[in-house]
Amino acid sequence: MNSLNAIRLFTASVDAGSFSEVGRQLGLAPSSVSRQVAALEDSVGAQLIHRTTRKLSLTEAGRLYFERVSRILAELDEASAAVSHLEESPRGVLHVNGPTAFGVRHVVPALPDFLARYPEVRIELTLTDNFVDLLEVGADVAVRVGELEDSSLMARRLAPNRRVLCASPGYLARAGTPERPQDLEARNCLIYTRHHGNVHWNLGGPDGLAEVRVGGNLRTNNTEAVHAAALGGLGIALLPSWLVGQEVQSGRLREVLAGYRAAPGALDTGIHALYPADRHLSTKVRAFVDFLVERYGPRPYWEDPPEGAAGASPAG
Amino acid sequence: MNSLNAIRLFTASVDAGSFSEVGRQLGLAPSSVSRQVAALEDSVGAQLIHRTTRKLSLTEAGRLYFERVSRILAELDEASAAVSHLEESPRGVLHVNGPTAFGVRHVVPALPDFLARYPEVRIELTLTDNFVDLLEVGADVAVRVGELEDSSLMARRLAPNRRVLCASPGYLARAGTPERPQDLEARNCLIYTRHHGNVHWNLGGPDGLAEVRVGGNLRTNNTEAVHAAALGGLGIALLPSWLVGQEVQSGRLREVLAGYRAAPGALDTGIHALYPADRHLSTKVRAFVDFLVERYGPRPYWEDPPEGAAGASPAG
DNA sequence: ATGATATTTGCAACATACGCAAAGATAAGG
DNA sequence: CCTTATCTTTGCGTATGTTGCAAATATCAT
Repeated sequence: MNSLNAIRLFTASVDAGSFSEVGRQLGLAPSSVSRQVAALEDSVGAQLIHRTTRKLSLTEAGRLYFERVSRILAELDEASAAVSHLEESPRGVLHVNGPTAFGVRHVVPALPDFLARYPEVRIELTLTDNFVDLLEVGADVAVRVGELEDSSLMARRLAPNRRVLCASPGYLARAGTPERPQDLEARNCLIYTRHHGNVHWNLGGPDGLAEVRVGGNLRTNNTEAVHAAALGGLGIALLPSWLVGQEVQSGRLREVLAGYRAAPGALDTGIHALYPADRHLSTKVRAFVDFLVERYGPRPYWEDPPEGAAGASPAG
Repeated sequence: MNSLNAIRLFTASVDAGSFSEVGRQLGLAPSSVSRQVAALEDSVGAQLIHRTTRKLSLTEAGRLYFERVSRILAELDEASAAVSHLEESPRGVLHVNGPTAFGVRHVVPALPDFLARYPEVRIELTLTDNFVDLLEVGADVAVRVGELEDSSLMARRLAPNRRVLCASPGYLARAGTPERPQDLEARNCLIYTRHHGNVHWNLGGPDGLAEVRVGGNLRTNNTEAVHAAALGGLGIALLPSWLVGQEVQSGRLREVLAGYRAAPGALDTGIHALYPADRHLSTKVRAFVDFLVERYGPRPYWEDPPEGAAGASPAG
C-alpha cells in the first residue's frame, strides 16, 4: 500500500513548495522526494502535484488529499505521542492481581503511599486466590506467594516467605511450650493442607532436620482459618510470617521453636511480583514493583525485629 | 519513522487476535507480522501487545494506540478513496482558461452540453487575452489560438485557424468586390496589428503567392475592433474564420477572394487545448478536451458549408 | 544568451522486508 | 502423563525497495 513516508514527503513538499527544499530540510536527495511523491500518485491513481522545474502546484485531487492527509498525519503523531507520554512516567491504570490474604494485609496498605508518589496512576486491584492468567484477566502485575510456575513471566523477588510456628499465649500456657520438634507430636497442630493424608512438618535446627508427623482436631485448606484458630488458642500453627509476624511482635501470638525453620517447600519460594516478560516493561509496572521492593526491603516489617537486637543471626 | 504497514499489521493483529491469522489473511509469514509489530513497539517506545503463544492481549498503551490508530487508518483509506473517486469519472471543479473572443463565441456555448453530459463537473472559466501560466492561475486546461510556445504542456489540436478576407455587403456594394489580391491595395483594409509599420497580407491562390501591401484608415491591436468595423461597413478585414464564419454564412459579412488563403503565419498554427503533461491526466480534463474535439470536429461548424456542396475541395 | 536551480531518470550501493527453518512455549487430547 | 498441534520469535539467505550520485531536460533571473 502507500507508504507513510511518501505521504509525509508529499505534505512536506506542499508546505515547502519544492522537492529540493524538502530534500534539504530532511537530508534527502531531491530525487528521492520526487520518486516517493510519484509513487504516491501512482498509488492513489491521480496526479497530486503539477510540476514545473521552478514551481509546484496542487491538483484538485492534490488539494483534497493534502487537506485530509495533513490532518491525519497530525493525528497519527499525536497518537504516537500519547503512547510515548504514557511511558514517560508512571501514568494510567495499573491492574494489580494478588492473593486475598496477602493483598489485604500488605498490598492495600502500601497503595496510599504509592498513589501519593505517582498521582497520575490509578489502581485496579483484583484479589483472587485461584491462580489466574495475567493476560486473561488483563493484569499488569501480580503478586504471588510461592509457587512460581509461569515460566513466560518475569519474576522479581519481593520478600522471603518464611513460615513460623506459633500459638496464642493462652494455648501455650495451657499446653506448655514445646522445646524440641518432637514435642509438636503431642500438641494440637492446626493443619493447612490441600490434600488428604498425613502431614509432616520438616523443621531444620541446630541438630539437623527433623521430620515431625503432626496432626490435631483441625485441618483446613484455608490459611485464614488456621490463623483464626491459632489466635483463638486452638493449637500450634505453621503460618507465613507475613500473616502472623505483626501479631507475634504485638504478643497476640507467640513464636515457638524459633530456632527451627520450616524446610523450604513449594510454599517457601518467596513472595514475588510477576509481570509479562515484554521487551518494553511499562513504567507504571516498574514503578510499582520497585515501590514494593523498596517498601518490603531486605527484611520486611512483618518479620521479627532485627536479629542484632536479639543476638545471633538466623540459622542458614 | 513508523511504517504504515506496521500499523496496519498491528490493527489487523488486534482484530484477528493472532499474528499467524493475520499472516494467513494477508499472505504473509507470521514472522513478518511479528517483526513489524515489534518494530512499531520500538518506534513508539512502549509495549502494545502482550504475547503468549496462544493469545494476544492489548496493553493499556496498545488499547490507546489501537483506538486512535484504527480510526486514523480508516480516514486515510477514505482520503485515498476520495482521490481515486475523483478520477473514476469526470468530477469536481474544472478550471478552463482561454482567450476572451474565442471563449465567448465557441467555448461558453459548448459548456451547457458538456455540463449536461457530466453533471458532477463544475466549470470555472477564466478568459484572458494575455498569456498566463496555467499552473500560476491554477487552470486545468487552456484553449489557445495559435502561438504554441509552452513546451512543457501537452497540446491537442481542436480546429484549424483559417483566416478569411471579408467585408460587409454594403461596403462591397459601395467599393466594389475585389477580384484579385492586387485589388486590395485600392480598398480600405482594416488592419489588425500589434506593431507599427507596413502590413502585408500574403495570399496564396491558383496563381501562386501574392504579397499585398495593405492599409487604410483603421489600425488596431484588437481583433474585435476590426470585426466591428467590418460589420459596420468600414472596409475589408482579414479575420479568423471562427470569428466571422457564421456571419459569412448568414450574409452579414461576405467573403472576398475566397479562392485565396492567408499564408500560414504565427497566428495560423491552429486552435489547441493545452494541459499539463502529467503522468496521470485527470479524467475531467480528458473529458473536456475530448468533448471539444468532438464538438468542433474535423471541420468546425463556423467554417463554410462542406466544400462538397460548392464543388472542389479546398486547395492544399 | 548565460548561469543557477528545478525535476526526472538510470544505475549502483545500501537498507529493509520477506519466507523458511528451528527453537521455545502453550493448549488440547489420548 | 505424554503427544500433538499451533503460536511466537530468532537467525539467515534472498528478494524487494530506497537512496544518492550523475546526467539530461527545463525554467527563471541576470
